[in-house]
Amino acid sequence: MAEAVNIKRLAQELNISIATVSKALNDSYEISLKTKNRVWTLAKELNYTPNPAASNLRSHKTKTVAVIIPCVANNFFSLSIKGIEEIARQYGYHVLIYQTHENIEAEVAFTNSLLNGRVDGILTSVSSSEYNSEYYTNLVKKIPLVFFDRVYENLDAVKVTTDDYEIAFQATEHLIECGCTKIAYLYGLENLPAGKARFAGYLDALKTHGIAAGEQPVVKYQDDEELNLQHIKELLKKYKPDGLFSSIEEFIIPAYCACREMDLKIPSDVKILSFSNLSTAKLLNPSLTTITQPAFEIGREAAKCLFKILNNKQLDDEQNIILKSMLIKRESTGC
Amino acid sequence: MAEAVNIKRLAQELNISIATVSKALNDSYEISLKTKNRVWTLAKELNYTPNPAASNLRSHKTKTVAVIIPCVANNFFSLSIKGIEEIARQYGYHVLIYQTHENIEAEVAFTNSLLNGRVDGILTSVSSSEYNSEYYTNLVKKIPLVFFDRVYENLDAVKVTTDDYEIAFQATEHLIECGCTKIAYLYGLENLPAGKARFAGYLDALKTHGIAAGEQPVVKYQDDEELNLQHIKELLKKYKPDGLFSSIEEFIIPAYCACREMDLKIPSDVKILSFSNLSTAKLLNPSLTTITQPAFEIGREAAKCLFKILNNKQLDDEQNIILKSMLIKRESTGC
DNA sequence: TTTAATTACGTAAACGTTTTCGCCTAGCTT
DNA sequence: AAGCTAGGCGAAAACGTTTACGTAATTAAA
Repeated sequence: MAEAVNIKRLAQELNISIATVSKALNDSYEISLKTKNRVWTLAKELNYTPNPAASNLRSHKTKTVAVIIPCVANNFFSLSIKGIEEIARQYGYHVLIYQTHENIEAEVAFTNSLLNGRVDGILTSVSSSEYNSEYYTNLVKKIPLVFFDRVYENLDAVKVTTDDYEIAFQATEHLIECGCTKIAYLYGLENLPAGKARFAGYLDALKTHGIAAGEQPVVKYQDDEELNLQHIKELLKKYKPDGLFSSIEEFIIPAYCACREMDLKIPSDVKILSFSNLSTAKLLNPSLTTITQPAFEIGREAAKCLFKILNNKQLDDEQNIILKSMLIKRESTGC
Repeated sequence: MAEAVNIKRLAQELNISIATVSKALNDSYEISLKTKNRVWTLAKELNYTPNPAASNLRSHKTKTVAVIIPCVANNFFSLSIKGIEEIARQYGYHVLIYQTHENIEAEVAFTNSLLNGRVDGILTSVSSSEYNSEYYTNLVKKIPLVFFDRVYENLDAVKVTTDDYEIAFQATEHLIECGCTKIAYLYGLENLPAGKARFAGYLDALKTHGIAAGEQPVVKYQDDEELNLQHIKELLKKYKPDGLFSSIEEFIIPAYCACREMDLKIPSDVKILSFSNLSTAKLLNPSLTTITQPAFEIGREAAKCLFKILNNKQLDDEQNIILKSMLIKRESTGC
């Protein structure tokens, strides 16, 4: 590393004070255009960039936000991050990434480690393992926070979500219209509002169409591919459903495999649809009907909200932004 | 935010100097165990965490690394990040993410913005748009840098890559063994060593098996789905290949669509294989033979290397770590 | 002409750590 | 008894900024 080029060095070479340099660099009204230009050109010439640590320390701004999510290697979240990062670039912010792996203790630990001024704000999609709103009730008082997709409700924080209930209702109706009378539910995110809303939409659609509101065949998600496969196979054997509503992408592979292993044809024997951001849904065998959330847009919206808050701009109106998902009909529901 | 709890506050409450507190917190040998314990318990009690900006400013260490990649929303890169983040957690490092979108100017801009002490080191998989090694030749002198997958060669930096040549050779042989005699190549990453190695492995396999070393039918990747589809269709029409070797995942969808639109059956009319980290490869119609890179492991290895460097540990031996990819044979190559 | 306001810049403190150096005390060694 | 050593701690400088405040020169208002 060459000898450090800092504000002091610029000041010396230009024979002005470091205060003037600092103000010039920040385009302060106190400084004449002439001086600013001298500073700017020398700064460019020497390749000066301000030391972020010093700047943060003094100004209490970091131009950095954290994204806390369950896992990066997931179509929904990687698209969300893409959106977040894109907006962050526009606003000149840096983006830190933390994965909780659905572990609430990790989630809390990460979050706490950010409260000492490491970041200006947090974007989070919370872990599904537990719903402990006490922690977040306190947290939102300490740091600007925006929830996306997986949210805590009744908090003084911005939330960006999708129309889970409505789209699940609509998707269930689609299955019914395609002739399903016994639709099993593959249940994910059961502790979270999103998961509950999806399930509620499914149940209400059944009820609306006069389908047994009694015991619904349900498989709850486990963090174990093999186990999910087993459970789906058991469900198929026991209840012989003619439709599968998968509420999370993680059920797709075990569901398809289960049907294949049990020699059930999709869609003639069983129709399937799933929440999913899989880009290859249309290439699956058979192509998969999906409920596709606007993951990229969710990331963008959440980031925009956070940056508005950080720049003290009034949020237009709502604390809750609800984006629309799309039901994309393909062969797996066969109509 | 409650009144700040900092080192000064701890010092006051314990009636000792801030120097002692700082040393105690850092477990310095200068401080007696008794004092350390007093400091530690109070720190825990008051929920003290050191201010990172102050610490960075003084110590010139940030416990932060940057990951610079083309795009997060890609199976390979999101898995890599997952691996990086996991190792970072173990070492107590924070992870910043930057997307270049294959734009070399953005890549340079991001990288330059990190040289002022924002991070301790960089992990990067470079843009494919250009191969300008001058910049990186200088860069590696300025900051600890580890390349993964998409690397610049002949630099004094650690590189984590895969056996692109060998696996491409092997995959091409597989196509030949399955009966292909005219194998077209869908060419990605042509400016990078990885892309060239894959192509070379393909060519050499053809040569080894006595297949025309002349003009090979090739489609070069464009950042435009529609265009790639067009080009593949033209290629299929013009050259009537019986095999497609796709060197990057991005060609899968257009390749499958092209065959479908032209009524070519996979694998009877055309056999296909592709480099890919797609988890649903086995569910495609037909299931796709893939060359799967150990993306997660690559991320882990790259991160481990960087942290070893940052902790001044001698790297075991090699500057080049080469991991093995897997050829996973499925229906799309039909044998 | 005097006073007030404005413009343009400088001084110095502050942000919260880490780290060098030096001091003091106890316990040893001669 | 004098001199050493080592252990335990504190004073103060430093890291590179930002910013409150002060000041001098110029301009506008009275």
